[in-house]
Amino acid sequence: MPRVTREQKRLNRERILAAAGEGFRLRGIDGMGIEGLMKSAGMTHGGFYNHFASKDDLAIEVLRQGFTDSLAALAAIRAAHPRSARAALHDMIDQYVDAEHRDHPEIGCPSAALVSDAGRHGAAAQAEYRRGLDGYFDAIAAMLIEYGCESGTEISPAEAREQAVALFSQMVGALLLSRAIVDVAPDLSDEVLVANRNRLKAR
Amino acid sequence: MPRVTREQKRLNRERILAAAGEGFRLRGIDGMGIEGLMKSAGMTHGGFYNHFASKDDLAIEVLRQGFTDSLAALAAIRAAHPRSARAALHDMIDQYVDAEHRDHPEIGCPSAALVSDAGRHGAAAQAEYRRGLDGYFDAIAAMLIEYGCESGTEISPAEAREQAVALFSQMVGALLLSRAIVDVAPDLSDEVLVANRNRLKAR
DNA sequence: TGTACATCAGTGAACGCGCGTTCACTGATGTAC
DNA sequence: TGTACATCAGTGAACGCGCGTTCACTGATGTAC
Repeated sequence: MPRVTREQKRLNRERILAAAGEGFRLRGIDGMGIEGLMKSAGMTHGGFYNHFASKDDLAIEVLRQGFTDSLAALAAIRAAHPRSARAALHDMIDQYVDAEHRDHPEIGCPSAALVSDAGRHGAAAQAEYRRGLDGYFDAIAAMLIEYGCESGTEISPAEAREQAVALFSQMVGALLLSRAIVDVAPDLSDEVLVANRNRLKAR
Repeated sequence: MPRVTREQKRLNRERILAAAGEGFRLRGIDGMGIEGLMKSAGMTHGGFYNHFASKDDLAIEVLRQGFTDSLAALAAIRAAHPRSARAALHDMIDQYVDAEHRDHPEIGCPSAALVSDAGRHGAAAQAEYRRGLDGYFDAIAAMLIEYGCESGTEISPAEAREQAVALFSQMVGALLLSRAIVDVAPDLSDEVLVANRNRLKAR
C-alpha cells in the first residue's frame, strides 16, 4: 500500500536516519548497505531515494544529527549539575570513557565512531564533522572556564580551549582503543578506560 | 614470464605486504581492493593467493608488520636519547602528534590508522592489534619509569603503566581528530596537534 | 656438469555476490472544483 | 461536502560495477639422475 501521508513520510525519513545512525556507527559507512539499512527501517530499498539524494548525502545527515544529539546530551549533563562545573566535567568523563559507551557505539558519540569514516567521505562530511568537533571543544572549554571560576584558579579562554581540545582528544582516543580490543582482551580494554578516567579527572 | 626465483617470490610477497600496509592505512582495509593492491605491487591480481590465504589473512600480517616496525621506531627514538628518558618522551610526542605524521598515515602508526578496522575484521586481527597496543603501553611505561628515576620522583610500575596508557590514548586521539578534519579545516587540525603536544609535555 | 622433467609463481579471464542507483508500476493521498 | 484526477511514496526487479576468490594456462625454476 504505497503512497503515504506526508506525516508518515517524515516519520519514515526519521526511521531511515535513525537506522543509518546506528548502522554507520556500528559497522562503518561502507560496511552498511542501503538494502540492510532500509530493512532495519522496515521498508524496501527502492524508496531510499525519495528521502536522500545519495548514500553520501545520508552520511552527512547522520553526522549532523549525531552531533546535534550528542551536544544536547552534553548540555544536559551540564544542566544536571547547576552548582558545580567540576561535577559536570567528571560526570561527562565518567559517561564517555565508560564500558557502557564502549559497548554501544551505535548510540554513542559520532566523533569517536565515525572519526575514520569522516575523513574518507568527502569534503561535506568532513565539514559536518568539523562543526560538531568544534562544538565539543567550545562546550568543554566553557565548562573549564566555569570550573576555574568556582575553584578560584581562573584560566584564560585560550588556556581553557587548549585544555578542552586535549581533554576531548584523550576521551576519544581512550574510547577507540578500548573498543578496538574489547572482544579479545576485555581486561586490557577495561584498563584503558580506568587509566584514562583516572588521569582525566586528576587535574 | 611466470615462475620466479624463490628469492623473487619472497620479495614479491614483501612488496604486496608493503603496498597493503600503505593502502590499508590510507583508505581502510575495505577501501583497498586486491586488484589495486597487486597493481601497486607491480603484479596482476590473480597471483595474490600464492602469498596469502585471504584478504583477512593479509590484514593480520599488515597489523603484525606495522606494529613491529612502529615499536622498532619507538625503540630507536629511545636509543637516540641514551642519557634522558625525558628527551626521548618529548621526542616521541613531537614526532607522533605532528603534522608530518598526520599527513602521512600510510607510513604512520597502525594503532591510529587501523583502530576502527581492527575492531571490525575478526578476532585474529583484534588479537594482533591488542599485542601491538600492549607493546606500546609497555615501552612507554618503561620510559616513564626511567624518567621517574632521572628526575628523582620515582613512580611505581602501576603508576607508570596507568600514565602510559593515558598518554598513548591521548596521542592516538589527537592524531585521529586532526586527520579527520585536515582537508576542510587545516587550522583547527593544527590546533588539535599543538594543544595536545603542549598538554602532553606539561607533566 | 648436462639432461629430462616436475613444480609452481604469475597471468588474466571468469565466478558469484553485494553494492549504489535507476526505473516502471501501484494505489492511496492530496488537491481542484 | 462530494467527486475526479493528478501526485508521488513505497515496491521490487533490474542496471552496471567492483569486490574477493577460483581456475586453466604458461613457461622459467628447481630437482633428480
